[in-house]
Amino acid sequence: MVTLKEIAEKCSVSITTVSNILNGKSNVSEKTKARVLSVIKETGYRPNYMARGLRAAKTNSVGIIIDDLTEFSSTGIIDGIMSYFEEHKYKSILENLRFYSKWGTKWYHNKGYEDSVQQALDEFEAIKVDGIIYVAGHARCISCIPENSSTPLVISYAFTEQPGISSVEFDDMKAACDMTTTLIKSGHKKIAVIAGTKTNIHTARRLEGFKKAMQENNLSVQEADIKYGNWDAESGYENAKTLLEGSEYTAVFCFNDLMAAGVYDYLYEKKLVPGKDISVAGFDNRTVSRFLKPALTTVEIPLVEIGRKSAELLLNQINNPDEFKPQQYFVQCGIIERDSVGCLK
Amino acid sequence: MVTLKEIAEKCSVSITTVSNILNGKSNVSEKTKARVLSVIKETGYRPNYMARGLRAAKTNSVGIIIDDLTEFSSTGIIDGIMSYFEEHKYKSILENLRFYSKWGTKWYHNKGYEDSVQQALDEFEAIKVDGIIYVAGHARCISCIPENSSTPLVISYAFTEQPGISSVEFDDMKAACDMTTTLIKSGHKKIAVIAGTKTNIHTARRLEGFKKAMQENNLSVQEADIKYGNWDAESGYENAKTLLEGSEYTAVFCFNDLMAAGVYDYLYEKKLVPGKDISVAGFDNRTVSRFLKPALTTVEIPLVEIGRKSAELLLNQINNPDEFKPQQYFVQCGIIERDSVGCLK
DNA sequence: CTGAAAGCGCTTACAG
DNA sequence: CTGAAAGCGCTTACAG
Repeated sequence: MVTLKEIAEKCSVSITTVSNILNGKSNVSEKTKARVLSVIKETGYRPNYMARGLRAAKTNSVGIIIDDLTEFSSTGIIDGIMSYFEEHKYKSILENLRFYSKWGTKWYHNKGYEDSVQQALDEFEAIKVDGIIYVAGHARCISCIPENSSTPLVISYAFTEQPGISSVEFDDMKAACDMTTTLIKSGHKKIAVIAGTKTNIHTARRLEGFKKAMQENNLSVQEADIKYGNWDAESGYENAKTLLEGSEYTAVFCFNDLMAAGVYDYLYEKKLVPGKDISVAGFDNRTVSRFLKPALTTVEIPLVEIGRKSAELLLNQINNPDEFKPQQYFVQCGIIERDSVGCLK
Repeated sequence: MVTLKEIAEKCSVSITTVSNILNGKSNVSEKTKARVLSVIKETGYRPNYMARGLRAAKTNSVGIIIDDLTEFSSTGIIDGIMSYFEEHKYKSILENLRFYSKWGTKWYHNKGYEDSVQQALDEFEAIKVDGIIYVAGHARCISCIPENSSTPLVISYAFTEQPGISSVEFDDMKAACDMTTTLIKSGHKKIAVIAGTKTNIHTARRLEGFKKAMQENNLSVQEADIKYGNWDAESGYENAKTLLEGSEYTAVFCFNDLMAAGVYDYLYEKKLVPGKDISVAGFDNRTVSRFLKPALTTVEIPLVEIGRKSAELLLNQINNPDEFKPQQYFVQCGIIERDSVGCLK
């Protein structure tokens, strides 16, 4: 690996001068600048980010902490974050906590959780990243960010009640409301919902959106219309069984595509066809939704945009600390209309 | 952030002594060791990996370079790598090259490609990782690893002809042979294949496996039996159209699940049912395969195992450099039999 | 058993 | 315009 010192020797200048040139300081003669730059080019020199971080005030690098890389939402968000920072000449460093892999779905009750987060935070502080993005695996209130940190931090795909921290999420409530309205506009009045787990924040928000749309259209909703699943296909299947057997529902709104796929499984068994005998809507727009037969009408979550917005908020905070005001930002989802919702009119 | 110096002062010892204790050197009295350890605990001190890397010979950290995080194979492999290293008390650092996102599928012809790899390699060398794993986005011959590097490196999901570098891949050939044999055992004799892109190594290997199985069973294969797609559902659909229209084929082997889903699209349109009117087999075992109707019989790629094996090979090389012999390792795939292959007997 | 000193690759006042 | 020196947080001979 070629170092500052080596290229300084090759050019017969001090390493200070080389460093100044590399950092775009204006106090260097054009002549030596040109000479040094050419040597840098021909040797293929690249600065050592970590050494730089040990000393410098600004490193042009950001840290990304992620609950678990294997969550379906993770790669899209990360790609958004990284693309934004790449465009702005920032380097991003990723720390994967592997919470779901290690502890299943109940990890945030686990004792090791806050420790792991703290450790990741410390490491980023050690190399003096200019900012940090915490990418959650699902919406929740994050409360383990140390208050005394001076490094700007934004939370992506979750939120916090701690002051001074921005977050960006997508608008579950509006999305569920829009989807419900779509159903209603197609003539559906008796709509069942297969929600997510009962205490989940996505579940609560989507339920709120569902009820809002129903109410706006003077449609009543009973507690019996709502069943709680656990996000997987099996629970979609089971809930469809208890919910749909001999019922009057003309549509069922599933709070994710996997549970909708489970409903398809049930209907397939009963020789019922989605969109004809009963309409079904999903949420997430996962790959599978396009391949279900008929293709599933669902909600698209703009993951890349969530990532890019998070990066944008962080960069603004880094560059304009004085004007900084924390905000809880919501990006809007789109409805993808495919063939699983039939028109009753 | 609390540093070595601070805890040294708190204990009235030198930072050398603290460092020795932290690194498990045996030349420290039990008494001061106990005292220092308790202070370390109560202050929540954590070593600065980057500063350590600047100076130390061994850092207990490894670097992972990945072509593109958004490839379907990436997260499984990475999770395997990280789980293995976590168990062995190694820290892993991830560098995402974003090649597909940046340059589409033709990126390895791109001028920036080797530069980016070199830069990632340099950065890892700079922080003195003990080893590096290069995770490719698809099988190919990687030839841009500098020969003179002293850092052990293994290639995951691809291979190289450069001497002294181990690689781990999965056995495309055997998997395709097994799947073809499964088809034949169910009584299929006229089998079409929708392969991947023509120059792709996965395509070549799977074709070889297919032909081998056919030959072993005295079944002939014509060039017309094989069509080349480009891995997406649309190309599966288009090829099904030209291949299956009025043909005698009783089964079609698609070289990935997405193309198989495209074949389903075609059959659905023609009111033909997979596994009954015509059998179809896939490859990859992506999420979608389980939700197709009927569920798709396919090949499972053990991604996590590929990751773990890569990590194991690397760790062996790090710990026993003298006994090291590079190897080209292949992990075996499994056949997932579902309902898309009918029995003709 | 303990610690002073040099050094990893860089940046940053500061002096000239 | 240029460079000597101190320092970031650590490890590692080496001397005592």
